[in-house]
Amino acid sequence: MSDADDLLFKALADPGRRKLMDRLHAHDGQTLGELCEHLDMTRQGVTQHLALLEAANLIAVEWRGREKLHFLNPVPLQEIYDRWIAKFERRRLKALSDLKHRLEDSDAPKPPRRRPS
Amino acid sequence: MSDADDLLFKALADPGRRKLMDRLHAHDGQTLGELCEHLDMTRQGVTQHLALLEAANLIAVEWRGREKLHFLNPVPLQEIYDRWIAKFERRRLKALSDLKHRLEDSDAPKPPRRRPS
DNA sequence: ACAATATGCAAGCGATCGCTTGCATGTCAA
DNA sequence: TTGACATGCAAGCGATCGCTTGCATATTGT
Repeated sequence: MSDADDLLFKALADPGRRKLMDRLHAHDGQTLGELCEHLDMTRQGVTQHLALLEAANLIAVEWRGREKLHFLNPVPLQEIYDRWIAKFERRRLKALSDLKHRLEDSDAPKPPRRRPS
Repeated sequence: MSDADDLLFKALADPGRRKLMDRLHAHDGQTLGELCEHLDMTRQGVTQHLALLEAANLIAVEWRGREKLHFLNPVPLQEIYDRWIAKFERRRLKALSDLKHRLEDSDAPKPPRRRPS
């Protein structure tokens, strides 16, 4: 559980990897070479990013001859939603109104800690 | 956009920080000291984790005297859903069936690359 | 007033990360 | 069969991360 979550969030933590996800979303099934174009990085860099995405099960790979095709797998994203977003969603409106009330009741919003005087 | 996404995903990338989110979900509004209990880490470690969560706008802070209270803010999680999960969700069933068809059509599932012979 | 409490700030350090470079291996096309 | 192409593997390196230790500052209670 927490292990799969770790691979997932780690995989999504890098902007380059999120960009790869975006490019696959725009055009699924691209080869490594295609993914490297218009991407300011060595092929090896892209390969290593793709390996992490693959380890997180976010992309599936299919070999066609010497070419490696990459396909998005949205299932783990759905699991993130179930475990992390739906769980916190219920509190959303309530938490917001609670916070509002708390801030109204306290005399100062108090972001800075040190005493002003 | 991509900047806020970066803070968000980076903040969620660490299991300790996700654990803190969980503990706040179980009991919102805890002080730093309370969050440190039952957590195998120095207070400073927890402080630094909380700072990242705060920078990602995932928790809000309210000072009550010398105590720092921490409250969950689920809004950024909702934004992750909108930008990253709903976007990919539409393809989910279609992508799965497509992958299934592709795998059925190819003679071998072919995870290993090197020629077997 | 003063001691205990709750927290902040900053430097240091090993571990991991992101990326590159160099070379090896498998596949296609003439 | 041979050269071009698409990709893999591994070592290295600076940057960032996660965490600790030591000391400073603000608040509470007696």
